[in-house]
Amino acid sequence: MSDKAARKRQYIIDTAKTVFADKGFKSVTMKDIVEACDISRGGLYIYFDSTESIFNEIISEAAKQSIESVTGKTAGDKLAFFLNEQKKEILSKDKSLATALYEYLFYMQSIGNSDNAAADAFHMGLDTIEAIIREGVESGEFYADDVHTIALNIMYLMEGLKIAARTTGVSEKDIDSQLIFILGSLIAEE
Amino acid sequence: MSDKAARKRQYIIDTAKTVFADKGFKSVTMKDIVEACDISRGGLYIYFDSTESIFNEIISEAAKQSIESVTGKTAGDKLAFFLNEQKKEILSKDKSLATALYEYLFYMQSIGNSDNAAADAFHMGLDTIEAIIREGVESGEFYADDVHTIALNIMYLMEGLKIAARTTGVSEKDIDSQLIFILGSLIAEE
Amino acid sequence: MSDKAARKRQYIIDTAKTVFADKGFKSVTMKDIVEACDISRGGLYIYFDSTESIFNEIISEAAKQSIESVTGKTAGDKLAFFLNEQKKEILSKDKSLATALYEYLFYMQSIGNSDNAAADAFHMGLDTIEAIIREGVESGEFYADDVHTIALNIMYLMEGLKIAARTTGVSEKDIDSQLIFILGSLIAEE
Amino acid sequence: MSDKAARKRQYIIDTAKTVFADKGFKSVTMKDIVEACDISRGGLYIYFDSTESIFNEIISEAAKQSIESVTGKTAGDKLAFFLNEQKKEILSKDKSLATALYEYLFYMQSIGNSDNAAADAFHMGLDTIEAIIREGVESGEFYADDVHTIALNIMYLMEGLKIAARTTGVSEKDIDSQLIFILGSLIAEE
DNA sequence: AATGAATGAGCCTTCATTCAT
DNA sequence: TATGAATGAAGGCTCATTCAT
Repeated sequence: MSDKAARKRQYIIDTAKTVFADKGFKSVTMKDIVEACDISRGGLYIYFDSTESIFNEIISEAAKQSIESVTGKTAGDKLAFFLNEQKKEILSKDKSLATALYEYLFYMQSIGNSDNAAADAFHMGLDTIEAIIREGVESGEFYADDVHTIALNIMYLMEGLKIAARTTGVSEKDIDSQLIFILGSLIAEE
Repeated sequence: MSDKAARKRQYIIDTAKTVFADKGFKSVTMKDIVEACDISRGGLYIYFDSTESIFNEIISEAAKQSIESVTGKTAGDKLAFFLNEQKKEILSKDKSLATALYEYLFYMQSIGNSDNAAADAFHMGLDTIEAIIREGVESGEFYADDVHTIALNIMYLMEGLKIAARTTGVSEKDIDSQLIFILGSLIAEE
Repeated sequence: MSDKAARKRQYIIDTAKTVFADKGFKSVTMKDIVEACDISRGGLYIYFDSTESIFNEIISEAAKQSIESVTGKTAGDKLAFFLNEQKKEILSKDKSLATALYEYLFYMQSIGNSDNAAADAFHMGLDTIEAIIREGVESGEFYADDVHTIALNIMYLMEGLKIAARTTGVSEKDIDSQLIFILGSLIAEE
Repeated sequence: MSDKAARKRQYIIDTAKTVFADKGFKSVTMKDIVEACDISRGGLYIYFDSTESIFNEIISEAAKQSIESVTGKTAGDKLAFFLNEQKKEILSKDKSLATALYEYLFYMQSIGNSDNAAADAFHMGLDTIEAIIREGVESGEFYADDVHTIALNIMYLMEGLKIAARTTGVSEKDIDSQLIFILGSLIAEE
C-alpha cells in the first residue's frame, strides 16, 4: 500500500511538473494541480499541503538528476559538454521549469525564506565547472589566473543568459558567441 | 482639473512603487495599493485597472530615468562609472524594484505576453556599454576583438549577478572580482 | 453613509441574534448568518470577521440594556422585581441567548480566552443584588449576617436554575419555591 | 474475539475521555479521537459512528460510577462528605468532563434532542441529598421546613458553582462560604 | 476486524470589480 | 471625479464517511 502511495505521490509530482512548467510558480493553485491530476481536493492534501511543498519536491528531485555525469575525455571536452548542456537549458524555454524556479526563488526571498535547494544547485554547478577548469589548467589545456573567479564568471553568465532568454530574448547566435568567447578566453591567453 | 488628475496619477504611481519594491509583483493586489495610497477602491480604478497597468507605468517611467548620463573623461572612467552603478543596483536588494521587475517579466512570459519595455531597457544598456568600449578601443585604452560580444558578455554577467543577488546570494567581494575581471580582460590583452 | 452602515451593522446583529438563539454558539457559521441576513459572503466580512466578534457585540449590547433600572420603592420590592426578571429569563428557553452564551463561555474557556464581557455581567448582577440587600438590612426590612455571601448565594442559585432549565428541566413551581425560599430566609430570621 | 473487541471499545472510550476533557464536546472531531487512539479512521467507525455516540457512552459509564457511597455516621457527616465531593468536582476544572458535558447538553438542547442521562444524574443527586436531610431532620440534627425545596436549593447552588467555576471563575474561599452557609442554615434555625 | 487512501461537501477568507450616491 | 459598500467568484483547508484490500 505504501508502494501504491509512493506511486501516486510520484504521479502527482510528475503531473504538477507540467503545470508549473506551463504557468510558472505563483499562478499555480492547489486546484490547478487537483484538476491536472484528476483527483479530489482532499486527496491531494494527503500528500502535499501547499504548492510550495510540491514544488520543493520537484526541484530536489531535479537537483538529484542534474548531478549527472559530465562526460568527456579532456577538460576541454568536458567544458564543451557542460556548456552545451547549459545552452540546451537556456533555449528550452517552454518545457522547462526554469521560469517557475525563478519565480519560486523570488517568492521565497520576498517572504524571507532563504531556503536553499536552489543555492545548493548553483554551488554544485560552480564546483563542477571549477573542477573542470582546474583540471584543464593542470593539464596545460587552459590558461587561468584565478580559477574561482572564472568559474563564477561562467556561472553568472549562464544565469544571465537564462534570464535573458526568458525575458528580453536571446538568439542562438548570441549564445554561441558567448560560449566561444568563454572558451577562447581560457585557451587564448598563453 | 486634468492637472490635479495628473498629480494624483503620479501620486499613485509613486506610492505603488514602494509597494512593489516591498512585495514583488505577483503578491501585490489592488487592495494593497488602495491601502497604501489611502484612496478608495473605486478611486484607483479611475486611473488604473490592474496591478499590471500600474507596474507597466512604473517601469516605463523608470526606463526614461535610467538613460542617465554616464559621466567620466576617458572610456575607462566611463566604464568604471557604469560598472559601479551596476554594482549599486546589484546590491540594492530591498529598496529596488528589480525583484518585482523579474517577477513581472516571468509572469508576462508565462501568460505568453512578451512585453518589450524590458527588452528596450536591456538594449539601451547594451548600446551604452558598446559605445563606451568602442570609444576605448579607438582611443587605445581598451583592447577588444569583438566589441558587441564583449558588451553582451558584460550585460549578461550583470544580469546574472542581479539574479544571484536576489536568489542564491552574492558577496560584495564576488561582485568586485567579477568587475575587475572584466576591466582586466579589456585592458590586459595588449 | 456611515449612518446607513450603522443601520446595516445593527441589522446584522439583530438578525444574527435570532440565529444564535436558534442554534447556540458553536454550530453557527458565517454562512448561516449570511443566509439569515440575505447578504453576500463578502458583505458580512465588511462588518464582522467571525461569529465570535458578532456574538461579542450581541452580548455587550445585551449587557448595556440589562443595567436597566431595577425599580421598586422598598428593598423588598426591588428584590422581588429582580428575582422576577431572573425568573423570566430562566423560563425563556427558546427565544433567549442564554444557551448560546453558555456555549460561548465554555468555548472561550476551552481555548484559554478568558474574555470578560460575561464575567463583567455576572459581577454587575452581583453588585446590584448586594446593594439591594444592604439597603434592606439598613432599613430593617431584611436580616442578614453576611450580605456578600448571601448575594453570591442568590447569583449562583440563579445560575444553577438557568442551567437546569436548559439541561435537566425545571418547573415553574420549582422556581417559585426557590425564590420564596430566598426571600423567606432574608426576612424570617429576625 | 468479542472479548478483544470489548477491550478495544473500552480503550477507545477511555482515550476519548481525555480528549473531551481537553477540548470540550463540540470541538472534538472523529479525527481527533482517531489520532488520540492511534487507530485507523475506518477502525473507529466499527465501534462508534459519531462523537456523540462516544460521548454518550462516556457519560452513561460515568453515571454508573457516580452512585458512589456517601459515607459517614451521622446525617451531618454524610452531608459534609457529599458537599466536599461536590467541592472537589467544582474545582477540578481541567481534568473533568464537566465542561464537555455542559457543551453536550446545550448542543443536544439546541438540536431539540432532550437527552435524559443528565436529568437522571441530577435526580439521583437530588434524591441522595434529600434522603440525607430527611435523616438529619428525623434525628434532630437538622432543622428544615421543606426538605425537598432545600435539597433542590443545594443542587441548584452546586450547579451554579460548577458553571461559574468554568466561566466567570470562583475562588475556593467563595465555595467554602457557600457550603458553610448551607450547613449553617440547616443547623442554625432551631 | 482493521487499514488508510480517497472522495466531496462544507465552511472560511480574500479580492477584483461594479455601482449607487 | 471620488467614495466605499456590496457582490460573487476563486481558492484554501478540513473532516465525516466510504470502500477496496
